[in-house]
Amino acid sequence: MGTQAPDLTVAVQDYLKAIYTLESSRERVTTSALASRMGVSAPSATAMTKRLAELGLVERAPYRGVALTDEGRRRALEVLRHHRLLERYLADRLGLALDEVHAEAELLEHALSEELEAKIDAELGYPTHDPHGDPIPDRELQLLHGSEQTLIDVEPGGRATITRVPDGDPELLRYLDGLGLVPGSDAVLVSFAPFDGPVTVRTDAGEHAISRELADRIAAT
Amino acid sequence: MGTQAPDLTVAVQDYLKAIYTLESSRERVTTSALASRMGVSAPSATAMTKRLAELGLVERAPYRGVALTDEGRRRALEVLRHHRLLERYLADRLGLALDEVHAEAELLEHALSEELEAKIDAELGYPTHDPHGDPIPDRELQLLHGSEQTLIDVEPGGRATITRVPDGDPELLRYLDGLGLVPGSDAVLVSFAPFDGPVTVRTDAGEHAISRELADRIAAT
DNA sequence: GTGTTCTTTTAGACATAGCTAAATCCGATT
DNA sequence: AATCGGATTTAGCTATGTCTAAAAGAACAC
Repeated sequence: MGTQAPDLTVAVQDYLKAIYTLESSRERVTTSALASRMGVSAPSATAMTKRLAELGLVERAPYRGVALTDEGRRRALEVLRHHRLLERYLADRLGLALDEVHAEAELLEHALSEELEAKIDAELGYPTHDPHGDPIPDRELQLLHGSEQTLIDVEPGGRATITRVPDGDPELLRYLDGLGLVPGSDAVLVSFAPFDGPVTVRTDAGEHAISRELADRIAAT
Repeated sequence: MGTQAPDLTVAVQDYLKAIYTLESSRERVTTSALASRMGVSAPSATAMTKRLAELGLVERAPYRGVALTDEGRRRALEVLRHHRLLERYLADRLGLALDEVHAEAELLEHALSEELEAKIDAELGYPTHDPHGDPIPDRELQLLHGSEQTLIDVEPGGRATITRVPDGDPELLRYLDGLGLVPGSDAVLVSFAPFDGPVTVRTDAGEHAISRELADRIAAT
């Protein structure tokens, strides 16, 4: 058997998660991007990337940013699995609102044992997506991610079902909830205003215009 | 309004809980007792008691140990409430066994927000006791503790219902579970062996002898 | 009352993770 | 190719919480 993987500190786990999500959005993971995402100073981020590199969790080139190693990606997915499973649980079993689950899961994710995680997973019936529509890595940390289209890919007049909204910004989530733009709800794409103008959608909550940038952050089928 | 109470670190909260339980068992809270309970060296405990005294959470007399202040007791009860509510939740809603809930709750208790605590409390119907039979402080941190009798207070031949067993030792809890000695179950006190010998009890699981010391740690009505 | 033993505290160190100020590097502009 | 500005790193410091080794205090035995 291989060497037992040591427990990672909470900070290390948080950085891994941040690097993973930055990589997912195809951004270069620079010191400043990481520092800004983590809400720390640039020197703090530099110091941490060195630690991560020593731990074999990232490849690091000075002045060039970092990239997750396979091991780093695995550990990041473990954290992500904890986070998203907890979000699902908090929404389904304790009735937390879409804008509340992220912060609570953030607090709890580092305190979740593997045993309890398994119990929760089973209790929920092995869910595949969190309440925002993000995929939950399965027990083997496999993540099903097909190519997604967003609201701006829907042709005018077309109908779509919302599959994913941005997580993490409670205010935005409350706004989207008011507009009827939540995972599972249907929306008709009424029109695109010219000159990169806003996108008008109709939902159960009526007709509303949102910016193209926001529309592109909302996935739909 | 008074000054906002600052958040306490996890370590501070753990020490407060340890001091509270030591005080509850009417032991003097000496440096060595605290160090042993926390699993740290004596100098570490000394250092922490100084910090607690600075924070106004304990009264400290060098070489004399510590005693909780009112504020310290309040904060300790907050932690205890988190812990015991979580134990109740884990047992009732996720089916964790009596010997498993303590360790899991220990992990989660510091990551529980007040909002989530309130939701869990309501979901459970405002429970008054944790699965081991220990009382859960209510929202005002009031704790109902009447004078308790234990198995050694039951007269020979008498019947009693178990109300509380020791928490925290999984092995002991599995043993007691095998003997049918869990909160809620009935027991008949068969006999006390002479010369401070063992106590024999009969439960659904049959007739078993346990030491007087253990019998005295099991509360019953 | 004195001494020995046990407990407690002091002293000094380490690891983690953050900060500011200053130095240095990279890349874009000229 | 030189320079300038922004990004990055180095240097040095702080706080928390742990440790071991050594000193100091308390308490008990005689």
